[in-house]
Amino acid sequence: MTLTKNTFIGEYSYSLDNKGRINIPAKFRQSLSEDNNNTFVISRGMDPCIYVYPLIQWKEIEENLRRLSSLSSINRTFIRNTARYATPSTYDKQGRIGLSPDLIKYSKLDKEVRIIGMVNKMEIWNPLQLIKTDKNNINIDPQAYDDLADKITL
Amino acid sequence: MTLTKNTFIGEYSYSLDNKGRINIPAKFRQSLSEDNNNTFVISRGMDPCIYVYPLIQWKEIEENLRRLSSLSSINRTFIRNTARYATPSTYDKQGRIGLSPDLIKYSKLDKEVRIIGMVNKMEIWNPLQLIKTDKNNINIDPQAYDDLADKITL
DNA sequence: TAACATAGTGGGTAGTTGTGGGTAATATTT
DNA sequence: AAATATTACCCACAACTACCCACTATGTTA
Repeated sequence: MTLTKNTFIGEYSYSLDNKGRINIPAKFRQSLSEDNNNTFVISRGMDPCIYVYPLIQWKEIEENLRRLSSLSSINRTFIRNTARYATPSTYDKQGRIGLSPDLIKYSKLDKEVRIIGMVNKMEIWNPLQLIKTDKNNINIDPQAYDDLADKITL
Repeated sequence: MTLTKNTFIGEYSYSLDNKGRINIPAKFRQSLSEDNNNTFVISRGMDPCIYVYPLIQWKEIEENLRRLSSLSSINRTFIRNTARYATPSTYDKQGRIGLSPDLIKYSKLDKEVRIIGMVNKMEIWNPLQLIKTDKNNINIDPQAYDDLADKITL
């Protein structure tokens, strides 16, 4: 099962326990490289979900943020919004991470939870929110979507 | 007889066992290069069937997805739709891979199963669905088919 | 034709994975 | 400093999966 390191694909169902912990799919853990120190950086997603980056990937993002000039107001806003909600989190021996009440509230998580591999990161969703977002995306510009699909041979 | 590496042609009949496993045609396995680590990535097809990519082929797709910025909403949708249904699967000593209940449901697989070589990947079909799809394709736009013929020499 | 090899199918077993909860360590508040 | 809450660590169990062995059918070789 050796995929590219620090790469996540697939969709998995888990449950959020009453201590606010959630399991990271075993396949995702196996794909992590050693230099991640069993640590993720979790943050608010662009969609109503939680982003979970392996530490290594997050460091790349930090590098990119560092390069953005604070002269531009839009840059400042972007940096602020990206950095302020991010927290590092180490998973326990059973492979679970703890989510803060703030993040749970933001992503409207309930007991039933879906984790989606997004290649360089993972997303944690309330299945209901996911369905809602899927529905909205039907109204996406089909031309733009096809252009994208044309570039990638599936 | 091995043709080009990681290339699949032909049609084969197999049966899905009650553990959800299915055999990969021996010819296909022999055509795999070593760097695939006996691993495929299986996913939902564009038609009602299952796609099976050799790992190497999938990694190319992954590379393309990785280049898409998550700032754009349409990119996020595309990455999510492509990645969420994909799972890596290593075949066992008998040459079988396991299919998730979700994929079996999506492709409406029953016991009798057909595997089709699609050059860079393979497709797993319920023979009944295949017949149905073939019938629909009789009504394909002949103009579009001719346009295609211009691009390819048979 | 007998002996052998390869391919496909079925099923048992041991190890892994997901989940719940108890206890100890740490932090926070009073 | 004591009381309380929060977090981290550990153990236990059920469900599932990966791995292994066995049997059959077909094809190949001597």
